[in-house]
Amino acid sequence: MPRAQPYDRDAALDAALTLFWRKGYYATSLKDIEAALNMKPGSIYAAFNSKETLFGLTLERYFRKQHADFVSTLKAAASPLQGLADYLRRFARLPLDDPQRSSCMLVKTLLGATEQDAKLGELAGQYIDQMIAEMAAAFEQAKQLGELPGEADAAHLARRYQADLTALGFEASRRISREELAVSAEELAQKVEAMRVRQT
Amino acid sequence: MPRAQPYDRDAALDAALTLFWRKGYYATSLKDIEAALNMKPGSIYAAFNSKETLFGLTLERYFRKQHADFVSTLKAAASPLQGLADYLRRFARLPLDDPQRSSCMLVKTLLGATEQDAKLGELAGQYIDQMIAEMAAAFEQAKQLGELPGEADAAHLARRYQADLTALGFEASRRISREELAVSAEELAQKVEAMRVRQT
DNA sequence: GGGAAAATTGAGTGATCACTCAAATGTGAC
DNA sequence: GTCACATTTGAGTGATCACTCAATTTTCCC
Repeated sequence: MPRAQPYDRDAALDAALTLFWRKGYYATSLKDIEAALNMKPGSIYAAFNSKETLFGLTLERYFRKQHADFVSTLKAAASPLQGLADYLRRFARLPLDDPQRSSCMLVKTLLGATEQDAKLGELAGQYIDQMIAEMAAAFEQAKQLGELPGEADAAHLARRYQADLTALGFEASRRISREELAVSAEELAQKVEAMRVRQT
Repeated sequence: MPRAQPYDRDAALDAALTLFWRKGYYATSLKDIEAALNMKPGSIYAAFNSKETLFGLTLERYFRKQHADFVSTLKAAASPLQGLADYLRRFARLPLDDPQRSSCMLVKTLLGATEQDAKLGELAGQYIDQMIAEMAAAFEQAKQLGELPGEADAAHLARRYQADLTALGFEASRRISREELAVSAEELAQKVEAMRVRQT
């Protein structure tokens, strides 16, 4: 009776991503995964090596999406600083039931990781560092375009920007209204825009 | 052979607090708890009703400590705004191996809670709301003392302050140096102080 | 000191955990 | 058409999960 239809790896990973994002690594059981991917244990272990490997793949997937999203927002903006501000404002426009409102998966993973099973936490940390590096590159570019003063510390600004983003994501995960979230996002966005050197 | 010595409830709860704070609810097993509290399962269930109840008690304990800490910092300060700024700066002075550096337990619990087992998340959320209410009271007091302009929105300022604190705690949980953390804390503290209305 | 109450003990409960593998079946080369 | 291979299947693995309880020992009142 076996061999129903070959699984769709992309769809499976998307389903696993949604599941892990919602429930986290530890609270997600193989039963949950079987149901979400519509796969039996054997298939799951043939396709991915273990629960941990599968989680790692979904984490990478999540990172790629976030990263691509950030990069494209920056590219679409008139300037680096404008792009950084726009990216913050986008948060406020997310619908209340959007999965993004359940806080950044990287942050959840980092905070949820224990020291004896440190691999996942370290992985999440590395991805966050890559995001920070991308943000630092944007601030650096702003410097070279004369948007920021030459003495600005791009690395520090990037760390603070990422921290603000984390805090905003945390606010979003609470039960606050869209208006309140929009106000917070607007404040942070204006803080970024206020860094701009008045030119001529 | 039973009846070694009666357990010390305060010491047991402190040990449980440290354990749950580090590992989180799901990743902590009863075996871990038995070892940390030096109690056998029967005693644990006689003293506390369940793992969940025990976690609830430790969460309350954590909240009480944080709350008392916040209130005493405010009382020791020359003014409400000064106290709020001081509380932020204290973060930077924490040693690298302090348990406080492993991020706020309330935040970790809230982010780690799943929707089907929502009780713990809601509890953490309520405690966070109480902290925010305490912060709002401080901003309100600052208004009435003329430290803040009359049109200031204490509730909003409190939410933003709490978000900043969360972001700072997240930065602290990463591998950043004490100096970097101090710079971030100083920035946030000065942001609070900058709200002060210049009087005469 | 004697006896009832209180409290700890730790082996053991069924359930669930992540995971395995022999069997069954679809797939593609020839 | 046939056969070798790749892949799915799902019952079943031992381990560990949160939790229970009869037995045992200490405490404390008299």
